[in-house]
Amino acid sequence: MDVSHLSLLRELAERGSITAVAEATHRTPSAVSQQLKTMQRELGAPLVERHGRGVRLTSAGNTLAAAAVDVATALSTAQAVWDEFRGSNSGTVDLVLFPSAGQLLLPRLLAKEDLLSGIELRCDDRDVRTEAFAALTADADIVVAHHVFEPPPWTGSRLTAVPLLREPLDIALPEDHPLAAKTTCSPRDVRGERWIGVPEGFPFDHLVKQIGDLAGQPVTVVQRLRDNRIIEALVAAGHGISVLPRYAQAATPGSGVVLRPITGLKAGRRMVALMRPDRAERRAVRQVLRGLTEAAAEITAGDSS
Amino acid sequence: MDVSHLSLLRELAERGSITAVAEATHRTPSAVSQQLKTMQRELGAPLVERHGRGVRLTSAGNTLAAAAVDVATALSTAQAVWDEFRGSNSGTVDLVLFPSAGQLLLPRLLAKEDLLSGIELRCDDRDVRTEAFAALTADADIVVAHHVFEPPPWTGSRLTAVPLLREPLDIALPEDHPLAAKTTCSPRDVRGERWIGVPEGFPFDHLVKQIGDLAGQPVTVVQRLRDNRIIEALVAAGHGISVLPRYAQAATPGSGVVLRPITGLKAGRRMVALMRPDRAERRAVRQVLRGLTEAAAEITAGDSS
DNA sequence: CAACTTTACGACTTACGTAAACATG
DNA sequence: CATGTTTACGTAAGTCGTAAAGTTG
Repeated sequence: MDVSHLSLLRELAERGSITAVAEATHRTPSAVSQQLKTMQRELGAPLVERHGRGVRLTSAGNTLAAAAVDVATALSTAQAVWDEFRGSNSGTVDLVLFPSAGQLLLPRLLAKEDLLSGIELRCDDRDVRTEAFAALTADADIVVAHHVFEPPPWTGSRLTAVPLLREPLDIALPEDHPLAAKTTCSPRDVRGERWIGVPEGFPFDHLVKQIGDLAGQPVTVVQRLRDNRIIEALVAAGHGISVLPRYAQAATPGSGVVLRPITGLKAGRRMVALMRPDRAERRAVRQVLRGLTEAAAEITAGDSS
Repeated sequence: MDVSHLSLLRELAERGSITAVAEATHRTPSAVSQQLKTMQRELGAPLVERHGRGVRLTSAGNTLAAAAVDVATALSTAQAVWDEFRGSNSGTVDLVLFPSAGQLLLPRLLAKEDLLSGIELRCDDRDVRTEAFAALTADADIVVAHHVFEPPPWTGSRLTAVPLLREPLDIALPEDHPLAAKTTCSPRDVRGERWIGVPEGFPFDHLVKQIGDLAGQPVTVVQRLRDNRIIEALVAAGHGISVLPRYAQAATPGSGVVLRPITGLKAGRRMVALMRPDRAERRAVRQVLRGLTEAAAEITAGDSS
């Protein structure tokens, strides 16, 4: 039972093709194919089978791939024990965040220089549908994801998930909007409004629909955009109202947009750090993760809505 | 972090010398020494240091060696998952028992041919001091050990210990001894008797001392022997009385020896299967272990003293 | 000097890349 | 025919054993 073979099988299970595994491991498809072959010869049973133009794992292969995760995790723990012993951080950490998490968390994270000393932190921002976050863990060490509804789609996917914070979602209005005079907004208040939404499947999308359901009338979404800055500009210009996260929005005063808490439903999103279990064991990853949780705590400190 | 290096370090931690590791892994000391060197070069810190004629682990080495156990265990689990999937047993199982455990358990174990099919079971019997059982796990897959007092000396040694059975220890008397007329024996009853004991440190030794303590008079041990058959013969011939395990002795009727339960103290020994945690994961090992627990259950069935 | 470890060096094994052939929608 | 996988073959790296040289009680 060879470890490099096991990790190969695991990568294949997660990435689905030999070519993808080869790219991820900086090798040629030829090398991967050969190793798979010797592995099957040693084990005495087929692990992959051809399927269309590519391959897929047999049930035997999937079974072994699951066990391979535990081996990789134990190995990562050993490395972490070693790094802990030496007090040194090993290598780089790839961190992926969705944009407003980056806006909120990154400045505070990067300020913790003592935590990050010796770590090369490579950040990337990605705005994807909720169910697409899990796949990002294949290449990134930490993926900061968010979800509005329970359970999040990565439950049961054998990923390590560390909760960071819950952020209230408010109704965003132009500051001259009649409703801006009120302190809160109910779904009924916003009946008939034109909405600036997000693409289907993005976290806030279903929440806007739910507001329509509670008001007894489907919402009218006139635009669908990802970037909150654009949404904010459209709302300020009176093209519609929207749902925006409270903390991220509070960071941009003078925008011409005001936020009003939604009554009648629990509107909030949760930010979570997602990791492959073996990567979660790395000392450097744990350091960055700790920085993220501390940053999150700083944001929620003094807010309790 | 290379797995073969980790397992090497672990072996060194458990066996104490490069030569011993080389023998256990069927290599030359040269090869082991070279691998240790490259390992330290890769990790960037010394793991072993010279100590007298041999070597010993640094604290860094010991730390890593502990983590290596978990890696080995995860790997064994993966192998077990695979064997389970294929329904086949992989390779051989080395089983070491102390003599009366062999006498009691082995016939019943070997009768379970369905459990053992495909497994090459190599048995060995060893009669050692209680604290020496743990060391036998370095070479055997399963070590059936026994102990009279709590806690057993292998607690805290990171070994997997599976309890098998508790066997009462009785006073062994010649059948024509005056005390044989009674149904039980108290420590006071046997005051002044001559004893056939076991070598110092062997499981029953301390128990005999304790009987003397309770009677208020040190016991006189006239002979110290390991083999219960010899002790039995000496007791039958009137050279003294002794302590013998009930189930093992019940298997040899017509010996001229009778057993009487001891009153006034809990006299019993516990048989335990000891294993390195990684070996305990192997499917074949688990099969044999299951056979042992079943055999033990058969022995205690219908006895409740 | 005996027990143990380390170094130098050559033989063997093995994983990889290149390049070409092989499948398949 | 584009995408993805496999095979043939030469190369480079690494592990091991032999033999000899260090170390230490």
